[in-house]
Amino acid sequence: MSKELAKTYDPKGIEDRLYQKWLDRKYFHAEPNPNKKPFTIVIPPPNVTGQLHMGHALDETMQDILIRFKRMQGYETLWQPGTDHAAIATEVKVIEKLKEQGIDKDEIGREEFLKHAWAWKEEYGGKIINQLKKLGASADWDRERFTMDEGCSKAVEEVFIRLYEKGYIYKGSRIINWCPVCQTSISDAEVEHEDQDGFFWHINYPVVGEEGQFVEIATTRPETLLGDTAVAVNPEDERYQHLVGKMLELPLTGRTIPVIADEYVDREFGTGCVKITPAHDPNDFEVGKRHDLAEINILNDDATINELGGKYAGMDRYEARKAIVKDLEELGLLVKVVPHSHSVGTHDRCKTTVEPMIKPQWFVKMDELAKPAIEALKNGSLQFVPDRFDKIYLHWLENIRDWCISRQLWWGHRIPAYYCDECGEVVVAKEMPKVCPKCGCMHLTQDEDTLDTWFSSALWPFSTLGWPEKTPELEYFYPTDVLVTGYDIIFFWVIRMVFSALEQTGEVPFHHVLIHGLVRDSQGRKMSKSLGNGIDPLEIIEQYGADALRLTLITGNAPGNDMRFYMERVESSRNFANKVWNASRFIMMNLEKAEVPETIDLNDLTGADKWILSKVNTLAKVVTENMEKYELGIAVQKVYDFIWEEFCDWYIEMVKPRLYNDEDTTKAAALWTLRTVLANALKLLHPYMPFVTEEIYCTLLPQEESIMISAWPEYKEEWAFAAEEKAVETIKEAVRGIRNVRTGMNVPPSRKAQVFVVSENPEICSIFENGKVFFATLGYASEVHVQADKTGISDDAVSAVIPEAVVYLPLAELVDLDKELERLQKEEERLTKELARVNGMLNNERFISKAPQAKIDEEKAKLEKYTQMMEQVKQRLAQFGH
RNA sequence: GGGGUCUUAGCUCAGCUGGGAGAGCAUCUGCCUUACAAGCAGAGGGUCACAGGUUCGAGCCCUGUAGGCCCCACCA
Repeated sequence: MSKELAKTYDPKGIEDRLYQKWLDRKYFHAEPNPNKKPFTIVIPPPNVTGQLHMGHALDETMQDILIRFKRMQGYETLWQPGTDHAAIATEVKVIEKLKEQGIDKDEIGREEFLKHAWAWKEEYGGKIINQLKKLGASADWDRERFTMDEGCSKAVEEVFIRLYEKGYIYKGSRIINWCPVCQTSISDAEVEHEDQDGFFWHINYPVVGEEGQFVEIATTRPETLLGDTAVAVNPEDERYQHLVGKMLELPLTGRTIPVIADEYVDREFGTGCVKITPAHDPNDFEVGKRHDLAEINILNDDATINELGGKYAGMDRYEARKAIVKDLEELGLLVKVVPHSHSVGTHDRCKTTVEPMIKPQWFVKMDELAKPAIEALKNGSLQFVPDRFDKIYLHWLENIRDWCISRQLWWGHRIPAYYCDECGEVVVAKEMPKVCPKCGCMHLTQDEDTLDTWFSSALWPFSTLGWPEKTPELEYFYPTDVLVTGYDIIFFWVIRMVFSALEQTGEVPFHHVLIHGLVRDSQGRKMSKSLGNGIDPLEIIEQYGADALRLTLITGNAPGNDMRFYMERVESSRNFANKVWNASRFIMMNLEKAEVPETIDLNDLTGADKWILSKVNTLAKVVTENMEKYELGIAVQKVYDFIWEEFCDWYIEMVKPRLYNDEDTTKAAALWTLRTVLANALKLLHPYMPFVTEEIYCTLLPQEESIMISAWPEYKEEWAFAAEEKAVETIKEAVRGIRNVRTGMNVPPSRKAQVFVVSENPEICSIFENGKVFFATLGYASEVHVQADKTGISDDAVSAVIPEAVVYLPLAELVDLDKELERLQKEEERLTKELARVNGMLNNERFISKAPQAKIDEEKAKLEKYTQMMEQVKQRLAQFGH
């Protein structure tokens, strides 16, 4: 066991080695334990198709921090990991891969395709898990789950059947969002609305039997005219009341359609007349229901016009649009075309414009399920952090529409519904019935569709714990404590987990939802493949270490806020790791040379020791409080500041002379304090930077097994030393004062001088005396005299005044007075010349009017700077009597 | 159309329940002081978007204005 540590911290090798150690010792594993309190987080399961990106890195880091924190606090902590089958995303990838091999999905058929898909999952599904491990994620890998594994699939079936039997799941022909490229239905949440520039085509529909009479409608989708079954006007609209009930000639179709009155129509908008296409517009669908209109589907699944489209049949929807507009124009029915920007629904995955269509699909009836989910938030059993997301959650639930859960895909949970081939009876069951319960027919066929991928992830918090079985895990770890996820996924996932859990388990799935924002690039853009601006977290880890990446992602990031990622911050984090490393190295080098007691009488500590002990004590309290509030950024900032400023820049420097002096009776106290404070600081830092802290901790305290199972520091009353804290703050101020004086006089640190401290305060005096040597360490003092009056201090001394003391530095000792005077005079001369030059320029009208502004500003800045310097020089000259 | 959020040092951002204006990076000055130059010591730099209001006191609370970003929404 060597305490030799490298001069700079190199995470390479160390991280993998420590991670393996943790795995080997099963530190991540959790078991129901009646003697401990549980703390549970379920991971937002990454897609099996996934590649770790910065968003994951942030999400997993936050979870790991909370898990490590709670583990150290003594909780039985379960971080439940796993992956999501990601229905459509994976299916698309598998199709692509097969295509490369010249294999067509439809040719090989469902069964064969699924074999390929599973093979794909086996090959690539573990990739992202391994990437999480690189981050240091302390998840219980023994419990890794997959949304399509046996247990989760059982839970899915169970929930589907339960909801069906309760009447909450139904099959119906309703208008749904159809993606013509993916050829599947998608839910409302999967539709992204984007404003697109388009046109408003004003078209005349001739009134039947009234030559020359028209109704002018306006539409953004002229091709849907082929499916019109009415034109609607507002019942209050005087302009059109006489037309209600009359028939119109639907151009290009030979059909006639009625004019109806419906309140849906906004009189102010467009012409006040709306063509009604129940099969291809959600609003028109509703209008159609109210007026019992026919629903004419004019599109094929790939969004080409179907056989009902007459001469347009076979054309793509946009092609048909052109042709129809052209034909209308030729017929003289096209009144005008007005540019018009409107919102178009697109599929969030492939960006294709979705087409509303009427299709038989399965739905979850939402109104009853939404109620308890709303209540859970209102009564506080579910809380968002930050709470501004409450509104978003509530608004969505209060306006929720039924959830279309069937997908025309193969990769996913197949809907457990069976149809009788004879009578069409529907049976929902875990297994295909042998006979039709209605007609006794022996031939049944399972529904071809699979479930929305979010149906299974909605059950994730309890399906992974064994539900519907009453497992010990479910009993102990559920409900989970906190869910950590991005705001972009609240609708898809968080809400659906909440209502699913409340319905199935009667409890909220988690008590807190910690929301984080997006990780953006340095210019604030979303990181995306298409932009090519993504930064690979694995590359950062490779180059700077996982600790540096983790710290970068957490520092300065408030809950719910987006953040920008840039390399300078990673470097800064890496530097901090190195700082911790070197401070520890210094401490361990000194510990090696001396015997340090395990425990110590606190009375043996010096004021400085008590001060830093008190500081780290308070730090533990503050950090804990912030972590409990999920203010991880604030918490780590406090640790950072403490370690770098208080501990390294002040305490270690103060203590050096004691360490270097074997005669010093307080040396042991110093070493004990160094070790104790470092150990505590490392613990507080460990959740954020697990690797470097573990590596140091185990070298610092070889008898300890691991920092990650050590006890979290708690605030101790006996470590609180208010008086010493105050006194050391005074001393720090005095030292700063001395440094300022010296810097102002350009005295190199190597030049030492006597320091006289005059103070009436015995506390200050005693600490100065105790800690006097740290002046020497800093290279600022050769001797420190502490006294109560000014006697014996030469007249040319310069002073630094602080609240309870005055510090004097004899000028003669600091600088060679003659040389200093000479230097100041030369400086004065130079500044005088410069000032004259700059003033001359700035007073020159031609310069002012012709020079570029930047140049002028530059000169002005110089003027200011030189003026200030001149003032300082004059002040100093005054001290010399000039 | 509704809602949210942001506007704080040159850049990126903290600032949680109202009382000190802060960090990192960048800039300038001086230092290779035997833990660390990935460092040390100093310095400069902000009417906290704007206008009102509440308060003994506001970056923080209220109202309004301007600009940016995001989400939701069926205006054909």
